[in-house]
Amino acid sequence: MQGASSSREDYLKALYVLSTGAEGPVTTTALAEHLSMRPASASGMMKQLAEAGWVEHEAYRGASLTPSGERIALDVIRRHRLWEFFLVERLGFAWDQVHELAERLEHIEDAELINRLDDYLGCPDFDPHGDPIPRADGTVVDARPLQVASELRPGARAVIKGVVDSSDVFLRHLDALGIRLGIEFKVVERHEFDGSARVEGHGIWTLGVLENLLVVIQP
Amino acid sequence: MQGASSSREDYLKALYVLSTGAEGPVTTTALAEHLSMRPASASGMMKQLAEAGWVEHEAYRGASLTPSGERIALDVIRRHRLWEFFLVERLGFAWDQVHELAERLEHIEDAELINRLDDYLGCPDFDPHGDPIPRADGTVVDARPLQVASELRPGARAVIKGVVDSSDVFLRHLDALGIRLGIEFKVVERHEFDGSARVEGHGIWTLGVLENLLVVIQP
DNA sequence: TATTTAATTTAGCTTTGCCTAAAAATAGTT
DNA sequence: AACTATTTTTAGGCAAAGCTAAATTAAATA
Repeated sequence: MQGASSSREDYLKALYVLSTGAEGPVTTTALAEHLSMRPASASGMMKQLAEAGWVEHEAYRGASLTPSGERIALDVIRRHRLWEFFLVERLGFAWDQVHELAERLEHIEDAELINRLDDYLGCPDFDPHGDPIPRADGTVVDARPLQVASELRPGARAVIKGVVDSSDVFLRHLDALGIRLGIEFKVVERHEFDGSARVEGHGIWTLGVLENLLVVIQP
Repeated sequence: MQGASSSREDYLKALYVLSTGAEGPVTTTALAEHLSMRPASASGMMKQLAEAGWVEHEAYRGASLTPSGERIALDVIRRHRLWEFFLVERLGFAWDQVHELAERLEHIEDAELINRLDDYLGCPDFDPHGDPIPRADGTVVDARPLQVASELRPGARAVIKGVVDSSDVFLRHLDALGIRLGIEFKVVERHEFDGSARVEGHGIWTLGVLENLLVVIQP
C-alpha cells in the first residue's frame, strides 16, 4: 500500500493511465514506450511489481494493476495534479511547462504535505488540464468540468460544448466567425490589453465571444 | 556549475555548512557524520567531486569547496530555504517539521521554478529559522534579523536582543519575570485566545510582554 | 499445419552510491 | 625515534534500475 520507489511509482502510474480507456492488460511494449524505456526494463519491473503484489502479470500476456497497486497509482496522480495546479494557479506557469516539474514533485511522499497543499489550494477537483484530482481516499470523479473560454491560457486546446448567451444574434455572430459546437481549437496567444485571444486557424476572438463559450479542456 | 546528482548536492551542501565557522578543510569523518554515512563513502565521494572540479581534496588532509562547488552549494541552500519558507509561511507547518521535506524539495533543480517561487513568496531574505536565503546570483547576507517575540511559533528558541518599550516600568516588570537581555528561551506552546506563550522554565509570558521583546531566532 | 515475424523474457553488463573489511598514512605517546 | 592508536583510503560487494543481445513464446501467414 506504500513504499514504492520513484521508479516503481512511475510504472504504476503508467499502468493506470494506459489501462483506463483500453480494455484488458497492458503490454510490456506499450508500457516501455510510454515511459521512454526499453521493453526489457519494463519486463523486469513487472516482475518486481508482481512480487510486491501491486500488479498481476502473466508472462507474455501483459500486466494489470491489483487494487493495492491502483491505490498507489491514484496517490501518485493525486500528488502530480495538485502540484500542477499549484504551479499554474499560484506560480503562474503555463500549462505546457508544468508536466516535467510535477513529474519530479509527485514522488515526494508525505501525507501531511499533500493534505496541507490540497487545503491551501482550496481542495480543487480538477487540475489545470481539466483532469480530475483523486481524493485522499482514492476516489475519483470522472467528468471534465465545463469552463468559460475566457479563462483559457495560451497553449490550451479545448472543445466547444455550449454557450452562455444563446440569443439568436449571438449565435449568428458565432456562425459568421466559423465557431460551432463540437469544434476543437487552440489558443495561441492572449492579449493583456483587451482579453482577446489569437486562435489557431481562426484569427482573433474577442473577450465578448470568449466569455460566452463553454468549453472542455483537452489533455 | 550545474548537473550534480542529488547525492553530490548533499555532499557539497554539507561541505559548505561545515566549512563556515570552522577554519581549514573539512575532514572526511566530520562530513560522513553530518550526513549519517560512513567515512569510506565520504572519501569516495570526495574523489568524484574533486574530479568534477567542485572540491579541492588532498588525500588524508580533508576537503574544501572550489568556487564552482560553493556556487552549487549556495544554490541548493537557496532552494532548501525557500521551500522551508513556503512550507512554514504558506502551508502552516511548524518549524521542526519542515527540514526533511525541504531536504527532498531542494534537489529539484529548475531555475524557473525557484525564481517564480521566490517571487511568489515576496523574495524573502531569511528563512523561518532566521538563516539568510542566498540570492539567485549567489550572494548571501550574513546577519540574522531581529524579530518580535510575539511572532514566535511553538518550538522556537530565541535569544533576547532588545526591547521595544524601554520604559522603567516595563523593564522592572521584565526583571520581576526573570527576563533579561541575552537569555535564551524556548516557546513550548502558544495560546490562541490571548496570544500568550508558555516558555520552558519561565511559566507563561503574556502577549504584552512578547510584543515588546526583540529576539534573534536560534537554529 | 509449418514457418516466419513480432513481442516478451532472460542473461549478463554498466553506473551510482552505499556498505564492510583490510591496508595505508597520520598523529600521539613513551 | 619507535610504537600504538586513530583516521583515511582502497578494495571488493551489494542493490536498484537501466541497457544490449540472445533466447523464448505467441501471433500471423502461407
